[in-house]
Amino acid sequence: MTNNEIRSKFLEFFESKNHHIVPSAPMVVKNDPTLMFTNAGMNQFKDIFLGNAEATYPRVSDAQKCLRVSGKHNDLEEVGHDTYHHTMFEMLGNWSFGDYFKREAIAYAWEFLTEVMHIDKNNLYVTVFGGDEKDGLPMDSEAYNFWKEHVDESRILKGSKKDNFWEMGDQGPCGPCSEIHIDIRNEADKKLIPGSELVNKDNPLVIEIWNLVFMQFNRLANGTLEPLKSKHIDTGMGFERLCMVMQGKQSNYDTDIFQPLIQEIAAKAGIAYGQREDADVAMRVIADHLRAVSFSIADGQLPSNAKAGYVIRRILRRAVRYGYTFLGFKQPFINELVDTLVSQMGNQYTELKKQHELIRRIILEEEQSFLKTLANGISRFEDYVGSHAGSKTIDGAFAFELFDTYGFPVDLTQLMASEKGWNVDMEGFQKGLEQQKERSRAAAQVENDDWVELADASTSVQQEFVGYDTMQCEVHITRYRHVKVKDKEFFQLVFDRTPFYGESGGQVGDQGTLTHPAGDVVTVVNTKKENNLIIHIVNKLPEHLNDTYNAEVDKCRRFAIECNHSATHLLHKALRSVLGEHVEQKGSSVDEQRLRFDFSHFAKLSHDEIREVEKQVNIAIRRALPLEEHRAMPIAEARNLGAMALFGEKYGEFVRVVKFGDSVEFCGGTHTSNTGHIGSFRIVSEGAVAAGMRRIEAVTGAAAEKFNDALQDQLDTLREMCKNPKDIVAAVQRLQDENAALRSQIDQFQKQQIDALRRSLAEQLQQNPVIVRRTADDLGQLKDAMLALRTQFPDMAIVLGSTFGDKPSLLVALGQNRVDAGKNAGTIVRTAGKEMQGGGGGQPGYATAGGKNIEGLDKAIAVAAEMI
RNA sequence: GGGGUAGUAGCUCAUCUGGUAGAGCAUUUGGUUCGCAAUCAAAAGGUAGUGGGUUCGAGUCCCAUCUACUCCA
Repeated sequence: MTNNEIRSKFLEFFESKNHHIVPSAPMVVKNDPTLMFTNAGMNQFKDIFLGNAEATYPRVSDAQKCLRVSGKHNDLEEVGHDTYHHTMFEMLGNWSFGDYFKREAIAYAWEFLTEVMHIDKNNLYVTVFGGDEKDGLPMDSEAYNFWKEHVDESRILKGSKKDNFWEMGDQGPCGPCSEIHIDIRNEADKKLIPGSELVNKDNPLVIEIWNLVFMQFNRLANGTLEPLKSKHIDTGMGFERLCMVMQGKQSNYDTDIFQPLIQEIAAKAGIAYGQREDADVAMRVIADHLRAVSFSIADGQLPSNAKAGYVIRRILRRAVRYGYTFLGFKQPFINELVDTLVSQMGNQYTELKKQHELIRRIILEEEQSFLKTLANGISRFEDYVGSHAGSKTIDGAFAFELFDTYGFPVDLTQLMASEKGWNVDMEGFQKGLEQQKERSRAAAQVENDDWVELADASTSVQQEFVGYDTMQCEVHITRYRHVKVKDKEFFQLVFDRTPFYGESGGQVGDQGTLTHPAGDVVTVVNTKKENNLIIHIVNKLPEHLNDTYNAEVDKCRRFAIECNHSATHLLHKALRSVLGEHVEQKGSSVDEQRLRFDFSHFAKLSHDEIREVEKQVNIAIRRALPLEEHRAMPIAEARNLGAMALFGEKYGEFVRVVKFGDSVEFCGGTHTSNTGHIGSFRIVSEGAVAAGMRRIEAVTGAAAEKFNDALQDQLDTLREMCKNPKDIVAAVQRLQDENAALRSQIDQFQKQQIDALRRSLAEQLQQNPVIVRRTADDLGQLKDAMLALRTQFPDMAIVLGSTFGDKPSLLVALGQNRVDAGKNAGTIVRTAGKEMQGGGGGQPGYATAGGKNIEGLDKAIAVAAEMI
């Protein structure tokens, strides 16, 4: 059975059990400060478990793309070295939100594995929670009893809290879980040791394939558990593992998910897979990481130097490093594997297919830049080894500097050192790394106090956003908390309903005020979103927490933001019409001052293209198109309307559609009611952000006017300065030409003058090798002349004093013979400089000094003359 | 968010502790002829990221700021 068939069978099975099949959420998470990437199937339902949102369907199933590279589940360094760790993987899951519970969850899982997948029951083991004294929890006998209906009791094992009690975090929903394990060893090994003894013992051939979580408790901040009002089922089955089992393999990497990639890598490297352990590890690493990176880029997360983008960069670099070290790839090669990946998974995940070329180009650019980093590091390494010959040990501080500052992986440093018979002081390296970590931790300390729930506030679980229709309304505070970040302190408030838009989808959060009937006013400085919860940030806690407040958004600011956001939609449409349909939004940022729009396109926009885009946007503005808004349109219907959706955005069953004429987009942001309000649109800059990606910044309305006015004012000023010529461009050109001509004349004149001086000095030197004189020349200009004379007259000594530019200056030039005799121009000017309250220096043969006191110049000349 | 490194000619980089801003490639011109990265000679090319400060003097030291790279969170 192919992997695509297995995935389909799973979804079909749960569809037949009345589950609603939903698409995979993006792998890159937005609006959740605790999570950068989707690391489990349940992520997209987190709000439902937390009670912040209500479930649209009681039964749901999906195949979810996941990435485990940071935080609690960090598998990155394991990947490749064994047969079953991955960064990116797919999680098959089914959920019940307050609907069925343990009995059905267990029955469905068993039926799917044994009757649809036809897995031999004799290879399966199940575990149930064995109880925990500290939490005062008994064994999960409910689950045990339901399993007894399907499985022999000898195959039901009791597990510890570590293996069989699932918690989302320190607080929140949690519950016991039941795992299904499979034994895929050969018959001889099975006879030797029974599989039941190897469950949860890290044996790569006796592995967990499905985890059924029974969410029935809520863990409070003080650590105690309370029962949940409605109980949920959350299951997750590793897709790659299931494929391994179904295809009779003993490694995930031997399935048809990975083999096409691995075979291609092997062919490129000229090393067969399975020949050499280190090469095999490298091929697995590359195949795995290619998937992770490609899917991230498709979800809109590019490699970069911070946060999620940095994680992606690190994954890609790890792949390059393994290819470089163990497979001999010294040139970019990973980008060439994208074709295979897309042909394999592009049908299930269309975002890959659509952005095929962009993914390839970005990976190529990233590979090139890392190979450059490596080359730089290697040359620094060679320099170090060359200048520390004989020590045979690479200093830990240097190894850390290579890593920390130049991004050179320490394992490569070790490898290169051992090739030369050197070793690396790893203790010193680790010390440096620890200090670095400590610094960062100290700087990033955020202290979140517990949420304080206000009991008599509205009981509605779901917070209502009323900001599409109104900028003010009466609100109750439902909860608040105190937050401390470094030296800043503030409070976060949540209301029962709010007109404030929380920062998301590139649109900044609203600002405004909370007014108490008695007159107290609290300023809302920003509004953010955590998952779907809108959080208002205030510097001081309102005094009357249980009273009704009048919440009011800063209307002028919001108006400017809305104009910019609507203009962004018009810009998107115009770009597609001018440049082509390959233009896809890759990011946007909208605030009250300007808008920024990133999109896929492979060439610099010409001047004419920019003008054409501006023109089309301005036409749409002048047509005064009214906003057509659909708050909750079924997603299929929205697609039929031709609405542009963003890859990497999470969409529910119903979406909000924003339409201005031909521009139709999925969008949760706030917009102006008519494009006419935008007034005018002006592109301020256009440039590249990454391979295949451009960025446009633009302004609208009053800001656009201001921009145009500034240009006009500048031009007017120029005209005036040029005495209002007919053609200002020609006039400036004339000025430039004239200036260049004059400048070269002056240069020549100066050269001639200096040359004349040099010649006259040369003549005098013929007579007398010593010249002492006071002049009014700029001594700085005489440098070349003096150096020329020095070579011509080895016996000469020249002392010049000048009052050029209101300040005294002194010059001493000595021929080589005098220098050899122990004279030093530097010392002379320094000594003589004191006479005019100054100092100086230079080289033995030529030095200058400056001072403050013109009266002392003659004395200084005399002192210098004395010393030559 | 925090730390480190860097920013010099069109490109790649030198300029050791403050004291004459330079090389290679590319460009232009001229010579030579060995056609497909030929060679010789010469010329041109610079606000040393930007803005302050210290100093007689700053590419070099200090502060701020921008950009890129990089590590950590």
